[in-house]
Amino acid sequence: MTTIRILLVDDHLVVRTGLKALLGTQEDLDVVAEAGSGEEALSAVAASSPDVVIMDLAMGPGMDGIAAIKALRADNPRQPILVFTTYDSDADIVRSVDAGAMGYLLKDAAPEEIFAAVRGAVAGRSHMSAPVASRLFAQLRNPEAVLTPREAELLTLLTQGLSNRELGRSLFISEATVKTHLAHIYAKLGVETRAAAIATAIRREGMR
Amino acid sequence: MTTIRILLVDDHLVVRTGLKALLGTQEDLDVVAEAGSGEEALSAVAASSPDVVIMDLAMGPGMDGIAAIKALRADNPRQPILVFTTYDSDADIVRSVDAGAMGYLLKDAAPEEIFAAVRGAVAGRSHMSAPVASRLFAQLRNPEAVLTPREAELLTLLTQGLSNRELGRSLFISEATVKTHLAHIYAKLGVETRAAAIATAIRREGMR
DNA sequence: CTCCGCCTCAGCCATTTGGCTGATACGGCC
DNA sequence: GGCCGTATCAGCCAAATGGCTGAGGCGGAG
Repeated sequence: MTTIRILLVDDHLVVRTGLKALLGTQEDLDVVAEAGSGEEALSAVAASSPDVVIMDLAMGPGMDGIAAIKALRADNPRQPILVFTTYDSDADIVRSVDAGAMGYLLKDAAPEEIFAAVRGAVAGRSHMSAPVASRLFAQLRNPEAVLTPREAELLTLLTQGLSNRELGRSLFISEATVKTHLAHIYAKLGVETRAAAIATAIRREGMR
Repeated sequence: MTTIRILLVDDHLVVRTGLKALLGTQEDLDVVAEAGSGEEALSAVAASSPDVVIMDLAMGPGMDGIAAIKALRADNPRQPILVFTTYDSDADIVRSVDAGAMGYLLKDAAPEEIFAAVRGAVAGRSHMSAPVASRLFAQLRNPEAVLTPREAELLTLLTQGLSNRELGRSLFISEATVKTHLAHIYAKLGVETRAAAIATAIRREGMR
C-alpha cells in the first residue's frame, strides 16, 4: 500500500496541527507540507506535488480558498482538492464544486469521515458531509430558487448596504431594472423586504 | 514548578487536538480534560477542577460560549477562563469580558502567545490578542458610539429583517419610538440606511 | 435639587421602497 | 420560426422609511 501524501492549507496553526495529528494516526496518510495562505499553497503544491490538498476556504487577507482552488486546478486539472471548512453556506458549496473541489468536509466531521474522504479523493471519488449534501439536494429540488448571475451580482452589492439608486449606478442600469431584479431576488429568497434579504444573504449565502 | 491543568472547550475535535498538541510541547502545561459543548464543560470543570479553562465562543446548538462562561463563574467566581475564538467582534469581546473571561485569544495567535496567556491567567493576569485590545481601545475612545441596552436589543431584531411595525410589536413600543432608536443606532454605526445598519451589524458586531 | 442620559411618544414631510402591469430585446433550444 | 429565460426599462400607486422638531417621565450622578 502506497502512502497518500497530503498538503494542508489553513491559516490557523492550531487547525493544521490538529489535522496533522489526526491524519498521523493513519499509517497510509502522510502530511508532507503545510501552507497558511493561498499563495503558499501554490508554491507548496509545485514543490511537493501532494496526492491530495486539504484546504480551508476562509483564509484571512489575500487569495481566498476559492481562488486558490481555481489557481491549483489551472496548474494541474487533476489535482484532488478537499474543502475543509467551518460553514456550510450554499454559495461556498456551489462555488467550491464549481472551482473543482473533489469534496466538501465540515470541521466538525468525525475523523473517520475525513480519512475516508482523503482516500476517496485519491481514488477519484468525491465526498461531502451530510449537511452539505442535503443543502445541494435542496438546491436541485427547486432550481427556480437559484439566482441568475445578474441577480447574484446585485445581491452582493445589496449586502453592502447600497440604495436602489446606487445599485443602478454601480451596475449601469436604471432604477426600474434594479427594482425588477430585487423583486425576483426576494421571491427566490422567500422574503418580502430588503432588510430580510440582506440578513438572509449574509447568513445563509455566506456573503461576508 | 507545578504543572498547569487545563480544560479545553471547543466543539471541533480538530481544534481540540491541535491545541492539545501545541500545549503538550510545554512541560508545565497539561490538558487534563476536553469538552465539546457548554454543558460538557460544566461537568468537566466539576470533575477535574482545572487551573484554566480555554473556551471557544461558537459552539453549535445548545449553550453558547458566553452562557458557559457565566455558568462557570456562577459556580466558581475565581475560575480563570480564556476565550479562544476565530472572530474579534466587538460584541463578543465585550460580552466575554463582561461574563468574566480572563483573556481573549484569536485562533491565529502564535503558540507563544497562547502559552503566555495560559500562564498569565493562572497568575491572575489577563491577556488579549493585539487586534482585540485595539478594538476595545477604540470603543473606549468614543464611548458615545456604544449602543445602549435598548438599542442593542433593537439592533438584534433589526438584523432578523423585521419592519418598524414588527419591531414595535416585539418590544411593546410605538413605531415612533422605534424610529427614534433607529436614528440613534444609525448615527452610532455611522450609516444612513437600515440596509447598511444590518450589513454593518452582522459583519462587524458578529450578530449571526 | 438639578442636570443628564435613556426611553418613550407625536406630527410633518421628503424620499425610498415594494407591488403591479406591461413592454422590448437578445440568445439558446426544440 | 416559435418558445422561454434573462435582462432591460416605464409608469403608477400604496406603504415603509428617514430626517426633523419637540416633549414628558424617570433614575442616577454630582
